Amino acid sequence: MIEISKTEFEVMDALWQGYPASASDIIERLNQGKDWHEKTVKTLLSRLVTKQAIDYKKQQRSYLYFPLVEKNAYLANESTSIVSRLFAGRVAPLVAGFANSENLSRQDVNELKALIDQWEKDNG
Amino acid sequence: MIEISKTEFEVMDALWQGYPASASDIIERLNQGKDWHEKTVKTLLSRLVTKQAIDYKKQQRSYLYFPLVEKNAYLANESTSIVSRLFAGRVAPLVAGFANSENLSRQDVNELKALIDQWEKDNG
DNA sequence: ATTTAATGATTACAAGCGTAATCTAAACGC
DNA sequence: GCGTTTAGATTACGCTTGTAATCATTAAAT
Repeated sequence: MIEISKTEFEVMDALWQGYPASASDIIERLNQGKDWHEKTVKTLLSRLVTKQAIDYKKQQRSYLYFPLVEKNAYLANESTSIVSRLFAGRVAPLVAGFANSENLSRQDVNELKALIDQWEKDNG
Repeated sequence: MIEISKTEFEVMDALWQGYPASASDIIERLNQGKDWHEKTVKTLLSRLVTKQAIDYKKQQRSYLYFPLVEKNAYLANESTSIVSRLFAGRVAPLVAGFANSENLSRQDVNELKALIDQWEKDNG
């Protein structure tokens, strides 16, 4: 899997919000939350192109970027690799830590129950 | 929170297995699974000391290292910050991704059910 | 006592990262 | 047509990381 750094991920996330998108679109979206210099964002876009995480089509003078990796696929991969590094591949201990740190919301619990039900329906 | 790199984490993990421990203890533990040069491990130990993730007591010529951060505390922090970066702070979507990628085991599901029960007992 | 081996300290060095500034070429304004 | 703005390309630069090698010191072996 492609290695995407933290800041690169934020750029990806802005792009995933809607694409194809121009550099200025991305910059605008990012500046809703943070305050990165335009040049910084463009550097990150270039690096993502090099990494083949995104690509672009020329539209006259400027580029229209689009992701080569879907967000869900990326997140699934990342989660797996993190949980495997930190928790020997098992997700329950991670959730347990969340529960202990009061980081589990009612909504989380409801969703967890729902997906457990589904899992049990699918698997024995 | 202290920033610990991937390789540094593996050294921490070896140390968490039992401490205080000498450099050679750590090296030996690590070489059960991987094959790092002795010098590499010592560099990582030094860096962890600098970062104040671990400390040591001199024992004659060599050092006995011990962690300054407990494993559970570290994992809880890491999990929180990762889930916050990738999933807007909510853990259920991460577990959902696991379920979709067939990465959820029967054991995980059992543990999840247990901790949800507990959570519901504690919270309304 | 002198060589040798082991330990930690210091140094190395390229790749990746965060954060831009400068360069270059094309388009737009007048 | 010519200066000015703008887009992307190239360059910058210090810090971290992965992966050690070398240096200095002390302990052990002979």
